[in-house]
Amino acid sequence: MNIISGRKTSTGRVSTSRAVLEELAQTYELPRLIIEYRELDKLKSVYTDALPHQIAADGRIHGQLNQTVAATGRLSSSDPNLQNIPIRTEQGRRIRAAFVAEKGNKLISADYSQLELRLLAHITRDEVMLDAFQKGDDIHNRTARLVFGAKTDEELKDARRFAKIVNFAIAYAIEPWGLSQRVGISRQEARKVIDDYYATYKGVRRYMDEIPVQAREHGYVRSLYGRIRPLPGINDRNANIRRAAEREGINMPIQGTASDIVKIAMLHVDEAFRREGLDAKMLMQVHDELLVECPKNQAEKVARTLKREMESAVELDVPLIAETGIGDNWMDAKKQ
DNA sequence: CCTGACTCC
DNA sequence: CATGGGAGTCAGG
Repeated sequence: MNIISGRKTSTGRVSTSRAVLEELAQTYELPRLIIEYRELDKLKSVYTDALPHQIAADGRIHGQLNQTVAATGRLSSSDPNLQNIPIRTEQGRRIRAAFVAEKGNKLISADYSQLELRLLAHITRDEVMLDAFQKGDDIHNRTARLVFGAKTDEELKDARRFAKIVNFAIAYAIEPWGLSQRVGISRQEARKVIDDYYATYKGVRRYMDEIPVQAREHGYVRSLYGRIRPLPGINDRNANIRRAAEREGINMPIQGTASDIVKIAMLHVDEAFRREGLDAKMLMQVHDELLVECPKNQAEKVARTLKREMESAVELDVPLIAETGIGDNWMDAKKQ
């Protein structure tokens, strides 16, 4: 029996990636233990060991937010990176809970609900997706019904998880191989899922076809508010480089417009805090989330201001929704 | 200094 | 031949 997966890294070595170990874990015990060890090792080295050394004399961590790093217009965060604080696992969440408000203060987290999928609907003008968001429907349930034919509540519950992955993946031009890897189905099944998806969301398919054409013509793509991303590889003689540039071109208007909107919202939020005499400070931006600190007695009002300014930052063919939470630490501020 | 792995959106 | 996009940090070589 072949114990070692045949998959190789770019340097020709045997891969021990999470995906490979997951597959081996179905047959052997050791790979599962290695996965668990790596998870804890990562949390310890990157966060538990390193972050305390970054605390300044005022008891706070003052990282950098970089404006000219990401090609799409997103901010990036470094020294330390505060945009990748754990949240997915229980032990990870304990690290996030270590970010606390000053005594007498609260943390308010506000994040856009499905910002990029809403922008996919707006930018592609896909009628079915626009209709879902305009009616306030759950987009993943709609995909579960229309693409996977889920009817009963039971079917819907199962199909929604799958639909959610598919909504995000196909929106950025994943290929059958990638989808099959991601959700553990065959390439043939993945191909059918993608075909069915495009048959439902015809506007999305049209966008996927049109973007590469205009990218080849101009050599760049733009976000809704004019941010330009050059795509030097779009006419390369190497097809792999060309296809990579096409996917970057498909993704940029979505991700780039999201980053435009969050930046506009940040300006409006700052102005509103001033106007309303609120003693609130923006601490962090995490792509679709703003983290704010303010005195306890202003927290409810700050949360309402955040929500209002984020939702009205721009006017689109779909509503923008922001959800807020208040807590003594970053974890609790997000949970509510 | 690069690679692979892992964290986040 | 490679196979959704965007980042930063770490250990190990």
